[in-house]
Amino acid sequence: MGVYDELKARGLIAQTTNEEKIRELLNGKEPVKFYIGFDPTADSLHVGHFVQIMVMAHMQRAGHIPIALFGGGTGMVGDPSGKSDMRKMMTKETIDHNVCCFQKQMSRLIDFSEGKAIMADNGDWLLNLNYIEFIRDIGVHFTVNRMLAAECYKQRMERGLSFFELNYMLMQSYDFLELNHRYGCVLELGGDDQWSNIIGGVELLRRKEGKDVYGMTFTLLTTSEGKKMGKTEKGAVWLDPEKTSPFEFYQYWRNIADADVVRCMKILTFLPLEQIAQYEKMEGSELNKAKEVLAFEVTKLIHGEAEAVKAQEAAKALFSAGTESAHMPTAAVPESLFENGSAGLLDIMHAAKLIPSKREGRQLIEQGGVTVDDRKIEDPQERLSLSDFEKGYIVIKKGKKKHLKVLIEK
RNA sequence: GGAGGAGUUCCCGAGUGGCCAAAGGGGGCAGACUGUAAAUCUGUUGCGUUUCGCUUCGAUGGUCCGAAUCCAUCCUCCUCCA
Repeated sequence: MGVYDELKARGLIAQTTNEEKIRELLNGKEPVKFYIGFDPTADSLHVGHFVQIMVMAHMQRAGHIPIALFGGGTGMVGDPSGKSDMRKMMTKETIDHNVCCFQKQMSRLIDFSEGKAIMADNGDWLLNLNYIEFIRDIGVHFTVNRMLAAECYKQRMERGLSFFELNYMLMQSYDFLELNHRYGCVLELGGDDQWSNIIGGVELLRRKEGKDVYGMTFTLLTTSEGKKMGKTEKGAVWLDPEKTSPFEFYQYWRNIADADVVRCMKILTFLPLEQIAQYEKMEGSELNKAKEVLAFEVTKLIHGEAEAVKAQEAAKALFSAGTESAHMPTAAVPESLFENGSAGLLDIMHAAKLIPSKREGRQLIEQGGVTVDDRKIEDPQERLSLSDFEKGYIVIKKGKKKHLKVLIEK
């Protein structure tokens, strides 16, 4: 199966500028240079970016050459597409730092060795543009009427779209032109929210140079209810293990809704489609198997097999065998918490960052949500003594899913 | 530049002198039910040494026994006109 058909079968493709032509191009033997842009809005990639990276990886495996374009220049402006408010402006230093983090994370899945892939930073050509030249060369090819009609600005038409941000589309279009000149890039990919910006580039190249280039977007990763995926109470699900631990990451996928499992498998793993077809037939509680596979595979891709195994074992131990604690998340509390050999449980939980405030902890206990070493706690005044730590640690459960091994730090 | 309007707890949004730590919804957390799912129901959702105390309603001052609510100044945002 050609890579185009593969992507299509996995349900990744949302829109294309010219389906026939793109299929021919991608399924063919000739390496195609294509690009995807990443704006450095945080110091780690998150699940939303993951889809793009998977596509890059699929394409690379098929012999094509990805250009990962980092938005050192566009990041200075911020993409207004689909946003209801303007983004905070970032400083040059932050952007540089973020770009650096992105590169590291991406290298896990994309082979950036010589000739296999290219990294570029649009700051190289955007930051020193001459305003007059730019609007004469590029600006003439855009009409404001068309731009304003774009779907992605709809929300902003109500709340206000600054001229500053309106320029984003020109900049991204210009990127395509520049990458075409520098590397012979002929295809731009992106999330479906990028459609307007992508067409901008395709049209620019056609108008300005009469070149035929193409654009394609992928489905955004949303839940069956249409909400953006990868959000939790703490914010995004990050790919950086410091920000989202491999265990939490694994659990995120393990707890996914029934309706989303198979789709995520197709999009976020390299499992062959034939194999995924088996899971598609599953129903009811049987789907838990599929969820385990999904969680394991995705964690493996991002954090490596060793971490995935650890996370999986931790999860299994936790939910089936009780308090087996070998792989459990751990926190240490200072010994100074203990006065005359005992300390309040709430203080311990607070120190271990299991609860944001003691007030909340008290409520939690009153509602029966806290367990220490399998003993349900009923009294918010509960105190633990050093002898409770005889085996070296205790296991505190907050609710059913959050388990924490607590040690004493001397 | 002119006229008007708005800023409330994580978000939306009610509250126009004491009964306001502040309605309602969303989201979060916990409990029940389950399959570590979804849906549903219940409780909870500023902080603390918790029948009480402390801090909060854009900012700073002021009036008052008492202010999210009144006054002054400032900051930010929006709408209409130019």
